[in-house]
Amino acid sequence: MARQIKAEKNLNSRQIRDAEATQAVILAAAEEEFAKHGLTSARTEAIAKKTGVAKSMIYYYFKDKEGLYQAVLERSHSDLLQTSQQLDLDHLSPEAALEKFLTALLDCVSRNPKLPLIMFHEAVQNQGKYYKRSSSLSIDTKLVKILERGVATGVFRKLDPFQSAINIMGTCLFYFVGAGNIQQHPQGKRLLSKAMLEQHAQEAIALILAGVRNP
Amino acid sequence: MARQIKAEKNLNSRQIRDAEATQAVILAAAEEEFAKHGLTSARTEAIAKKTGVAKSMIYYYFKDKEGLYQAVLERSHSDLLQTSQQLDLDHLSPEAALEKFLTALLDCVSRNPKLPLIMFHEAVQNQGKYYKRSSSLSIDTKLVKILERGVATGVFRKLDPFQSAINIMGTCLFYFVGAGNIQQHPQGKRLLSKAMLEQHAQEAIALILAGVRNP
DNA sequence: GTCTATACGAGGATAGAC
DNA sequence: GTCTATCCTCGTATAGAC
Repeated sequence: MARQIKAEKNLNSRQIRDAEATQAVILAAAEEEFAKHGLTSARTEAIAKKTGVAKSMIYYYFKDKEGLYQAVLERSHSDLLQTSQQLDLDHLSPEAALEKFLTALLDCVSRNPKLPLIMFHEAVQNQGKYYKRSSSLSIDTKLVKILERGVATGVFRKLDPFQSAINIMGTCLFYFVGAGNIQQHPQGKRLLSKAMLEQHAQEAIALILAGVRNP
Repeated sequence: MARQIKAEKNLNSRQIRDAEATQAVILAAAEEEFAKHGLTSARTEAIAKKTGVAKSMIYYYFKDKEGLYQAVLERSHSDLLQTSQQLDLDHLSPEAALEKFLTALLDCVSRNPKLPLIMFHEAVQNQGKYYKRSSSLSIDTKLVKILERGVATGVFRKLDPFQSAINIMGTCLFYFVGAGNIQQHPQGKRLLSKAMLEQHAQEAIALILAGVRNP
């Protein structure tokens, strides 16, 4: 955005200088590209083209494609990581904790719908080797703990906490995989519109809470 | 396999001639590669290396990488497609239909755990454009129909059938994404072992059935 | 049918002018 | 800081011998 303004103020000189703006633009475009293609089949040329800046700027700021990828990973996970760390759930009932956890998770991914896709590619293609102290792992164990507590207390069914944690994550995140594919709701609403995202959050939470509760 | 036998019978001649066997070997290796990387970042060289046959055989039998990809798509979806067509669910109660549907789906993907990964890549990377009369679409609408019936009858909660169908698919399929990544169960069991796959099917079905039921 | 060798294009990365 | 031009590796695809 800052870049845009400078560009207008300075129309006859194509070489705008704004390090932060340039990096931001590159990161945004890279996030899109990596979300769609993952590290290996993402194209630096495609990223450069989307930004309008020269391809060499990528190497200037991020060293190489891998460096850019790591920057994108960090940036796109930081929100989720921070949010999950701020959640303190131990003083809540298992059911309340689970709902709070899911709300926070769905909130994060609704704000950044590309995140699940990035996670997916990273998991499948690279076996998560670019997650050092993986944010998604730490979030997963948080969920397992909630489920364990609920089963022990008897408010949740006798379910396997480990398996169920994976399945619950799937319920929340799979939607975003389909989003690029399905595009159109029968009624013609986009899957990533604000209304649909909110509905997804509601539906997912309802399905999961009903699914784990002890009848 | 047939290839292996011939190879042993004929050790001094490297040039074994068995069209079917060669194609089968290539298809198997390609399925693995495409599951991990999708069309774009799959490498024909990697596929050839895994098979032991010359890279040019891929082009001889499948014309090009895209041709091979389509062959893999068709082959790996045929089981699911056939299974889903053979299901006739209209005479069953919504709950029984849903259980039967889920059992069949989980059975298919447990037999071929690479299928969800292939679907995923195809959806994200290519927006499903290689699905002509998409098998996964037809299966999805089947699920929507079941849910609609259940809601109408009142045996299911008031849920959105479209949204819930996606979430249910996520519950079943996301597991296979994690499988490559998580590798190890806390107790040291592999996620794709027969026992774990069966447990996953049970857990997923239980979660979903409890999740949709009207209390 | 199968192999080896190679042509050719795409894409990652760098050099150097401005 | 930004751009253009270029290098060079890697990967798809083909040619041609066996």
